Amino acid sequence: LLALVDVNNFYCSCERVFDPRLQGVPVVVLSNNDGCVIARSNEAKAAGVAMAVPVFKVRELIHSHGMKVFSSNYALYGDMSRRAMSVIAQFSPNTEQYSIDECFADLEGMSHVDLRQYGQEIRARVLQWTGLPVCVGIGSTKTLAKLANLFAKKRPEFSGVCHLASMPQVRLDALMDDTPTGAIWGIGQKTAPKLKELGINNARQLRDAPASQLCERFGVVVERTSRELGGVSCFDLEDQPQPRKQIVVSRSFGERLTKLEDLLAALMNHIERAAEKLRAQDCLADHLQVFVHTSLFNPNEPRYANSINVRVPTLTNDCRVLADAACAGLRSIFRPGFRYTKIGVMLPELVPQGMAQGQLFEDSEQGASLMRTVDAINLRMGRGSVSLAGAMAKTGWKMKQGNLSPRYTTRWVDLVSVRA
DNA sequence: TCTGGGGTCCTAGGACCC
DNA sequence: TCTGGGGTCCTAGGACCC
Repeated sequence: LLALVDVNNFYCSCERVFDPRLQGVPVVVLSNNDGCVIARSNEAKAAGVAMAVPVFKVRELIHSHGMKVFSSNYALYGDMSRRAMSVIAQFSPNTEQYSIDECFADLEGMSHVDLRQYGQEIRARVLQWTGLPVCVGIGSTKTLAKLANLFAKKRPEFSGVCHLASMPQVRLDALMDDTPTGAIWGIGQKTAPKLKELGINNARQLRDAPASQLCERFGVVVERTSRELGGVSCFDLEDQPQPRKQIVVSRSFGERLTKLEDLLAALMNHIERAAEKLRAQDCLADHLQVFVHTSLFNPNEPRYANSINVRVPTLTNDCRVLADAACAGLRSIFRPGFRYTKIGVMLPELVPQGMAQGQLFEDSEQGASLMRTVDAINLRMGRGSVSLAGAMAKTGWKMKQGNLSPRYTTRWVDLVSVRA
């Protein structure tokens, strides 16, 4: 048996923890650059703010409902996530953090426990210790636990905990009848309409569809999803965090950029982040990909998009070496006369440090030691304390964050003062 | 003229997730 | 005027091997 524990409207709830005036008020959180809505409180959902909608399309709605708007504050959300996960981990010997705000928990061997009661205890403790509201879904497979969590969230009769495995079959069937396929984990906006063509409209029909037909038409992923709905486990709990397979750092710019030197400054910054991530995973890379493009949305503007693979002369996680390669790449794909909106760098293959071939003529220890020092200083003094000169030169690419809340939990001066 | 069968590896693109 | 960022997995097709 598995539980899926998921924070309700996570980013909005984080904002509310430190500003009680936000309780009962519609709240939305925006993507980087204040572009799209990526989190909505229940009040905002009820008012009709769609997920991922560009914010300019709902400006009126936001205004007329007096909604509170926040820029993404990942320093805050990341720290709150860490806290919530550590509380949840107290309830199970094996957990798998699935995303920033949700976690699978193994409940095997707990059949003697009243699991609905147990779910309520999880909710109560996470709320008391972090201030975050969660819902708990319990089922015999990951897909069923996700489905149970959806019911726990959307249907008040469950009071935040839904245990599908203890439910009479007729009740389960009725709930699944009432669940469109698009709401199921793994069925997205392309697959749902195609399923409909076959007369498969809800979770129950998907569960009961012949596996061979599903596999042939949609591939193994949909077939597995169907089996999981029937209680056959196809996706295992991964209690050991899997090492990342690639690293991507990219940002849209706060404003359009036209000059190579501005793009280079942004790229240098992304390279630094990427190299930091690389070192944090004890990995090396010997090639990278740089990509750049103009607006994808404005049909009246000349478009340009390009990317390039660059070999790095040696396996490294030294930001200076990676930066040289990335700069050369950008210079070769940069075309003047365009208004660029985004640049990014990808490290598509990560080589664990221990597995790397030694360099016969390189003395890499000096560079490695410098990078360790840089990481230590930036950890202690704050990101960007030590930086590539090229990354510090320009700031025109920096993203818009017009409504950023304080970093309540990770920055001394941002601590909440209880009494002024 | 007539041109097999089985396999691997790589890449690009699609679909999905949060 | 204004549209995020970071991932994973699967598949199809091409190149190549014997």
